[in-house]
Amino acid sequence: MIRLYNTKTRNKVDFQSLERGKVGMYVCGPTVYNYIHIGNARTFMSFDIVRRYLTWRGFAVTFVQNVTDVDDKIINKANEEGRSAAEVAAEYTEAFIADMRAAGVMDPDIRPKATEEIPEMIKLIEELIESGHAYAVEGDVYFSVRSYKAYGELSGRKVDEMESGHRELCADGAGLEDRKRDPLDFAVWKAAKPGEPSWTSPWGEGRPGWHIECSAMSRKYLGLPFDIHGGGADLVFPHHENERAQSEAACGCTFANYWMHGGMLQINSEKMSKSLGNFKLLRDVLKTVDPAVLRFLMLQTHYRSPLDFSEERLAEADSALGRIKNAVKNLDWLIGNAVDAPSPFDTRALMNRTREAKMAFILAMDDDFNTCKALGEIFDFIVELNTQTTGKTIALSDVPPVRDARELIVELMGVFGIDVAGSDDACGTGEGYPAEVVALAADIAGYTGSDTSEAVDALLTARADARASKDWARADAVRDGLCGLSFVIEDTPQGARVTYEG
RNA sequence: GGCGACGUGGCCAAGUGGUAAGGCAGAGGCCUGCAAAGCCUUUACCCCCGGUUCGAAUCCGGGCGUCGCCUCCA
Repeated sequence: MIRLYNTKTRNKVDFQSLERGKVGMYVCGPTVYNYIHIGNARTFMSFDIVRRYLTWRGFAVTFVQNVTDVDDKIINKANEEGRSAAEVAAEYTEAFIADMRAAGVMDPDIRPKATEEIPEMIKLIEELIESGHAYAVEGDVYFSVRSYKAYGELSGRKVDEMESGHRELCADGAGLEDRKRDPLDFAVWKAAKPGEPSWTSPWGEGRPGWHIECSAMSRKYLGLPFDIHGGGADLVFPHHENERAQSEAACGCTFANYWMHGGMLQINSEKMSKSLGNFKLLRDVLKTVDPAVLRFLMLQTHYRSPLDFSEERLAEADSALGRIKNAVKNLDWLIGNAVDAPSPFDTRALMNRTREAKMAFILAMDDDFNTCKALGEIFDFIVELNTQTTGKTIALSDVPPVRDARELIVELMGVFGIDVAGSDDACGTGEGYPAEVVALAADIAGYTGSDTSEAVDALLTARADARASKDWARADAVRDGLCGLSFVIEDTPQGARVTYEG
C-alpha cells in the first residue's frame, strides 16, 4: 500500500486511486518568462520520480502539466525587450521543454498551454458567476472568497485572520482594492490594458487570472475529482488554495484527492532569489553537471524537505552514483566471464537477497516516496553483492541469479530515471572504439590488422606478457597509451579489462 | 505579528516508543609492479532543559536556533 503525505490533511495517508489501476495527476508548470531554474527543476524531477514509481507499481498514470504562457511577468519581459508577449512565451516554452528533456524528465502525457484553453476558462468563470461565487466589475471578474466555506482549509489558514493581515499589507496600496467587494477576493479575469495580449469574453477584452488557468485545464484533461495535484510548496498559498476554491465552488465536488508539495531548493541554506544573487538556471548547471548526478543529488533528500544545493553535494552525488555504475560494470563483467566451474557462492542466497532488496525498495518508496531510504537499500544490496562476487568468476549455471541481481539494480535506478547500465559493454565488443587504438597496437604490440576490438585485445595481451616478464616500461606504455585514448583499465583477479569512456 | 516545517557523527541524510540505515569525506588494513577499482575494519552524549514511560532521537511542555509561507515565485 502506497502512503503519501497529503498537504490538505497534514498527515500521511493510504493512497487509493479513484479508478482502480489508474492515476490522474496534475502538476503546475512554470510561467514561461525566463529559462527555468534549478528550483523549478527539483520540483519537476520530484514529480517525475513520483510518476515513474507509480507507473512502475502498475498504475496507468495520466500526467498533466500546464505551461502558463500569459502572465504579468511575460508581458513585462516583452515590454522590456520590445517584442510581443507571444514571442517571449513561445521562446521560453520551447526552452522549458528542451531543459526538461535534458534533465531526463519525461514529457507529460498532456501539456496544455493556457493561451490555448481560454474558452474553457471563460466557461468556468461563467459557471462561477452563475452560481454566485464570482462577480464582474468593469471588465474584471473576481472570485468571492467568502462564498466558498472551505477556503483556507488547504493551506491551514482562517479567513478572518487573513483579512486583518491583508489589510495591513495593503494599507499603502489603496485604490486597486476598490473594485473588490472583499479585500480577500482575487481576480479570475483581468480587463486588458492597452497593448496587452487579450481575448474576447462576455466581460470585454481581457485575460485570465493565473489560478483559473490551472482550474480549467485540470478539469478539462482529468475531470473532477482527480487523484493527485502537485507543485512546489510555495504554491500552497495562494495558488493552490485559490485553484481549489474555484474548482470546488464550480462543480460542488472535491477537486483533487491528494495534494503533494515539494520542498524548496536552497542555495547555502537560503532561498534562491534574484535579489540575493544566488539564482541558478537549470541549463547553466547542466553545462557542467551530468543530469544523472543532479538527479542523484535530488534523490538523496526527501522530496518534501528543503534541499541545499552546493558544489560539495554535487561531488558527493557524483561519487555515489559512480559507485553504483561500477557495481553494475562489475556484474556485467562477471556475467561475461562465466566459466564452466563449481559455484563459488550460494546461488540460492543470492536469489533470496535479490528478492529482499526489491521488497525493501518498494517498502521505502511506498512510504511517501522515501528515495533516500530506497537508495540506502540499493547500496546495502550492492555491498552484499560485492562481498559475494568480488574476485570470483562465476559458473555458467549461476549466471541467471547474477543477471537478475544486476537487472534489479538497473531497473530500480531506472525508476529514479537514472541509467546505470551505461552504453559501453564491459566485455568490449569493439563498438565505438577510436581508430587510433589500431595505430597504438601496431606501435606497441606489433598488431597488423585493422579491427579496433582486436587491437585492444592485442594491447592487453602485450601488457599481460610485459607484466609477466616484469617489463614495466612496456606495460606502462600500453596503459598510458590506452588511458590517453580515454580508455580505463582495471585489473582484476581474472585479468585486465578495459572500458572506453570517450 | 500570524501560520507551518525543521534541528541526528567532519558533511549530507534515513529513522516517529525498544536502544542509532545509507552515502560522501577521514583513518587503518587486504589486494596490487605502478595506477585504478574492489573488499574489510573504524568514527554519534540524536540542539538544550524539564515531564510521561520499564524504556524516548522518537510522545508532551518550555527554551534556543535555522528555514519557509503570509505579496509574484517550483
